[in-house]
Amino acid sequence: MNLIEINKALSNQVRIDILHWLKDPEKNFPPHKELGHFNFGVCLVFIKNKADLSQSTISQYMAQLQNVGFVTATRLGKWTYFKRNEENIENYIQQLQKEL
Amino acid sequence: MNLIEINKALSNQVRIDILHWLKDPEKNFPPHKELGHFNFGVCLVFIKNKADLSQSTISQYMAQLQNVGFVTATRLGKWTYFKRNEENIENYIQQLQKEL
DNA sequence: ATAACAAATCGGTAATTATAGATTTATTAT
DNA sequence: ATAATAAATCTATAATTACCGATTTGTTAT
Repeated sequence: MNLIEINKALSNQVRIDILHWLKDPEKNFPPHKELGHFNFGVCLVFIKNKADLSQSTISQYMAQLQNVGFVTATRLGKWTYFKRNEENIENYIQQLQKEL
Repeated sequence: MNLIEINKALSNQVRIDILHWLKDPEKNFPPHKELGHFNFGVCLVFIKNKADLSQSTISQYMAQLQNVGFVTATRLGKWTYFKRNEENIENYIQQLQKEL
């Protein structure tokens, strides 16, 4: 949970957008027909479609957001679902408040 | 005052360090003998010495921090003094809190 | 006006990041 | 087993960033 690494993750518009979309899946993504809910977050295909970037790029972006602890990934069958980790996001803001 | 631009400015360790040092000039820098105070902040030479990077690099870094509104620059004679803009820094954190 | 020095700007190179396509590794349905 | 599909990983290229040295621009002291 390094501040610089997090700031790097947040210095790209697409990754910021993704985090923002994940705040309200119902509003920003079509429903998961397999699952019927967003309890585990949103599957990568939907994020990719919304961001309009390649699968590999989005997969890498999500890995970066995972690495800094801002999202969790849950694999269910073929799909991986990504969900914000609110606690870590808040902690980061706290840390920023202190150290900045 | 763009979020991404600010995050970029904050994704470099040296710039983060500088912002941190500027929080407490008395503690982090030798006294300004010309001026006798840090009311306008800290002069570039001192920041450069502390960061141990070239004059041009530090000048550029300070310009970046200025561009995002995190420091103000005051030229007095030959020297330019840099001071944190606490209001803008706080605003940024607020904005982050909302948009993230 | 000239010398001296601080800071800004310009032009360059090495390192890093953004992004893609191809390949590989799950996982499920036939 | 095989085909189909989702996601991760590997390799590559273009764009951006991290610096630096050289030059220019301000400012002050001679």
